[in-house]
Amino acid sequence: MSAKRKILVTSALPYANGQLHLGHLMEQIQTDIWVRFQKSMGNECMYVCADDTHGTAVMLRAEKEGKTAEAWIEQMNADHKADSKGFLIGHDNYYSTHSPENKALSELIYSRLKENGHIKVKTIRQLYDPEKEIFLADRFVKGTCPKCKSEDQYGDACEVCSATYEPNELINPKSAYTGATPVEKESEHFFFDLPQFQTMLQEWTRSGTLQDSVANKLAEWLGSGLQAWDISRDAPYFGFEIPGTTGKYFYVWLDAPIGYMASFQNLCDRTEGLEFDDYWAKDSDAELYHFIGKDIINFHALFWPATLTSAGFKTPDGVFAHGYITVNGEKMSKSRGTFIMAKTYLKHLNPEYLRYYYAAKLGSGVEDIDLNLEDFAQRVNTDLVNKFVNIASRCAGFVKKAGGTLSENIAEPALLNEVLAAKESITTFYEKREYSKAIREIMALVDRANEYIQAKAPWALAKEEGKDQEVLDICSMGIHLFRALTIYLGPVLPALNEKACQFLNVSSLTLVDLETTLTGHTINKFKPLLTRIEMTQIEALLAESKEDAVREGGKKAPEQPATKPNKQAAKASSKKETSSETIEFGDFAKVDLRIAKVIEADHVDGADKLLCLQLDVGNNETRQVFSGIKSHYQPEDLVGKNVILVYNLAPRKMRFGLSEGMVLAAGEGNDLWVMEGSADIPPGTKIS
RNA sequence: GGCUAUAUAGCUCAGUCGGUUAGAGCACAGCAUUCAUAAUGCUGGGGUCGCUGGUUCAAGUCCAGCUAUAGCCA
Repeated sequence: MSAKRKILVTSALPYANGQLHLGHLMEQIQTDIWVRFQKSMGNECMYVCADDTHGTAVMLRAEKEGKTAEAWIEQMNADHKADSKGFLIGHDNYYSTHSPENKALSELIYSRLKENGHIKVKTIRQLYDPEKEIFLADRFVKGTCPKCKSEDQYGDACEVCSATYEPNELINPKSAYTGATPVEKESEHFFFDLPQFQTMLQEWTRSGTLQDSVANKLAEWLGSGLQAWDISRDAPYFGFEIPGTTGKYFYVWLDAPIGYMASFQNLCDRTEGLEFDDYWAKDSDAELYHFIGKDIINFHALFWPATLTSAGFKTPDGVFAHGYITVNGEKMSKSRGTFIMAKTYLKHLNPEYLRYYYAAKLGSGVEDIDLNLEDFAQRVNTDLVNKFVNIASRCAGFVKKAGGTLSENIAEPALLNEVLAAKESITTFYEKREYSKAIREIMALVDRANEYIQAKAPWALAKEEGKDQEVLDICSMGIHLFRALTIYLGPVLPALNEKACQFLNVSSLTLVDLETTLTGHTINKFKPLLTRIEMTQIEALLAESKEDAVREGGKKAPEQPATKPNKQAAKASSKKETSSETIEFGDFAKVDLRIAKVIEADHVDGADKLLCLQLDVGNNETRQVFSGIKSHYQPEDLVGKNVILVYNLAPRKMRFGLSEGMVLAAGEGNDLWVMEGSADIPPGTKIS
């Protein structure tokens, strides 16, 4: 393995209809650590990525924002790039699937599939929205479930009884765009003839390219027989038109993975000596790896290798799937503030904290990993600041006093050798993507270093006559250990690695540099390399994420599926309800509930929890209400919204003024939502 | 509904081919120390290994069923 390997690595292309969040970042960080590790080992390793820009969702999102699709994806691209950079992701190229290179490659690949007899044409019947003149994907048809009669279900499956069906089986189907009743319409579609690759895929999926559990999963489809893959969509569609057709476009999932090639092509075109064919030719000896989420395995482990095979390119040497991220043990939640955007995180915390924490938990498997925020703060502070950086911090002062030059002696060769000998297993762990095991081993060595310094107690020797050399020897030893450990952590903590270069007065700290030791080397003044996380920073991050969610909430994309969390919520609330006493209708009728429009909202001087709302309640009447929602809403979040008011609640005199009614909200404690009425209901309308 | 994972200390996770008394880090408690960003070192308490049954001389580990969680069903 002494020869330089040539490696091309990708992470999944973020979709251009939203901002990057901590989930995207986990994948990019996982990939980046692996790439930086390869580079540190001296291999030639390229990391390319891009935005996935095509498809109906992007088209509609742009429309909603009042922009052209091109303008919208350009903005997203800039945002995504900035976020990745903020997390120290070292993309060699970050491109776009809406590029001339991708168009050319998609057309080339399609033409080869066609020549090879792998494209079939079939006429299919599909639901169509006659008002918007667009074919409707399953998710864009809603109606009543044919099995359990639950209303408002998507066209592919019922979320209540989990039945699956075709959209035209729905009772009373409606288009999600316009509410129009869809009609069935015929259309010619192009299919990639996947069944022809049955044998090829059976071998490929078992050839060591996939994790075992992933290969097992795919064996299901392979065993039950593959189906042809629909690769075309009808206009209107944002994408590439299929050559030789009018109004037929490549399905976004056809050109998305080709975007890996396009991004690399673009990099080659402006990099001396980098040749596309060296990496993608069928007989290339370069290695190709894709890091992806477990949700898109079939696109990367079935369609993609089959497509590449037909088109005469090399297939990936590895497709590495990872799990999802949860925060505090639960799915990221907008209302809890745990749906954290990359840019919001960066406003409050150092990216290397997250890189380290992810590394400390990531293995090679597809299990989800949890970001427990308290554990995160403790772990990062203890491991990195208290233990690791501390090694340099506690030795640097003594070295400086002795003149700033490290000793010519190595005080404890056995210990240094032990740390250097760990290179083999640590690099093996990195190579196998067992980062958590690598970190565990590195931290054990960090402990060894602190134990050593503690046992030698140079501060005590420094007070004795004639022990100066011994003190320098011990502390130089500490610096040697620190240097090796910094190198081991380099793929995870690139910015710290750079700062350490400055401190140690060296040009690089890579795994290759581990072959030398800095005896007799002059180092620079030590400056703190990393500060601790304060819980207040995390609280601020959560608070801002909550605001992000409220802001986003107003213009949420229509296709956001409301799935299991809602089911859970429904379960929980029904439990609570059954424990309440029943009331008679007359009791309920006593409560006069009305729609009220918030015309003004203000903070209340001297009140911790209250906001003062001025409400339009119809008939030119205005009511003032104090509401204890300050910790969850900003005044500007509420203005213009229709809320629900208890109109006949007896007015109550408060220290700050008279409160004339009460605004309804759901939840309590940390989770609270003001109940809203649809914006088109006139203020004053009674609710019954 | 079918399938794939996961379930071990308060928290986050290891646990190989079944093999002695189930481990680590964090958190917590006590002691030592004061070079270091209030950092470090030593010692300690803390577990019905999700539940039920089975195979075995022996089960956290293998098998079956169940429960919970996450995901997939193109």
